[in-house]
Amino acid sequence: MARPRVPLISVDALVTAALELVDESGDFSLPKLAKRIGVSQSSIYNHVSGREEILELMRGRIISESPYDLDAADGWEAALGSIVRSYRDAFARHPRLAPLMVLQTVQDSQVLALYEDLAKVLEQAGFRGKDVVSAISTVDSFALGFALDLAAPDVVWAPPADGYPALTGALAQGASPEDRGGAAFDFGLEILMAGLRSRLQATVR
Amino acid sequence: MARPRVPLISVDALVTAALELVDESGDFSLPKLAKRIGVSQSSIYNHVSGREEILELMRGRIISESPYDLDAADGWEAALGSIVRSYRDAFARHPRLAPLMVLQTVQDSQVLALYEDLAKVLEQAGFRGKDVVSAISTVDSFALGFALDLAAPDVVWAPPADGYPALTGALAQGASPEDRGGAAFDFGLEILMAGLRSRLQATVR
DNA sequence: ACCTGAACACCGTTCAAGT
DNA sequence: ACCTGAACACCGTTCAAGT
Repeated sequence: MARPRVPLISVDALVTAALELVDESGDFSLPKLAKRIGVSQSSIYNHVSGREEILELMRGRIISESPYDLDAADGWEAALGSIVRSYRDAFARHPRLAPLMVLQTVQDSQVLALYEDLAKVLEQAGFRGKDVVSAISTVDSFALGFALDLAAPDVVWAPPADGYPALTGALAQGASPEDRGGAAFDFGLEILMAGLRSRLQATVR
Repeated sequence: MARPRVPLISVDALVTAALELVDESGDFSLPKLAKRIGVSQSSIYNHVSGREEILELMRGRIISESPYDLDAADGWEAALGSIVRSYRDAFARHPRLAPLMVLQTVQDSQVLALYEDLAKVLEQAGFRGKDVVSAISTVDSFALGFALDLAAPDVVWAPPADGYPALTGALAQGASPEDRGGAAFDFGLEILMAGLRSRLQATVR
């Protein structure tokens, strides 16, 4: 076969298949991707510049599959909450993707739009100057860190039975690994909000 | 050459060389590691179980190179601050290591000891039951997220010149990328502390 | 116990050749 | 424009063979 009348590959199909592979195994490779689509490895390069672009396309896909509605949000706290929750939900649906995103610069326009909204909301909240970037970094660190937690819910800390009594005790107190992630996220978001609120009161006054 | 009278490889030398490679290039491979030590690739397996163990040993190395002193800390806030700062400093010295740690479960005893201290400090602060794990997760997400930020200080968000005015404006307000990381960390740590403090007041009362 | 070299099963990317 | 197969330069890990 050479050039078919209708293309065998589409970028969308590529991203879908790659995401399936990541969901199933935590990784993907071009040979496996090609096999899943039923196409040769090298033909992928007719649609995409390489592995990195596929990764970035996956980020855009999951972010756009988890939209947020700022119009429905009343006040900066609700708006910030809905952005961070949507980000978390995106990775909650594809937890094994988060570790792969870490080496990659954000280029996807959907994701940049999310950060743009974040900047607007924080300015609306009252942050000014350098504090805006600092606040974005803080929110971002929090959200990324939690997305990564989701990737390894039951193995983040695996202390041996002896030693580490405080850590072992704390883990025993918690709910199941899945619930733990959810509870910790809500807890963390509350901490984050309270912290930002208190910072605003300190500087505005 | 076969078995030399004195071993050509030590685990310490392995970790040192691997860390140098990561610092220089952001990654390491067994062939390159072997070449740097002047030894054959396969002989590495006489000292270490494989690539994963080397990664875990690197984590232990940098954590132990950035100690914290809890005795000097007065109160839970100072103690928490010194743990989180030491964690951050460890990765600040080897920023390109952080992304590689992300796929890996924590097994190193030095690092588990750090989490054990974290659990103790949070209990000392007044957190109880499930909240202890949630608080650890929150602190951990924050610290990990910032460590990752350090790995790509000037390229985290690279918005094109047009569009994204709020994001672009915020980035322009900030200091240089390096200072930005530092300022954002201090800002974030303050937010984190304030949030935890406010949560304690809400539950204790 | 500790090293070597060869071998194996993987990678990502390029490129000439086909239609 | 879009596909194929071969080729290249890499990986991590195993294993028989040496001392």
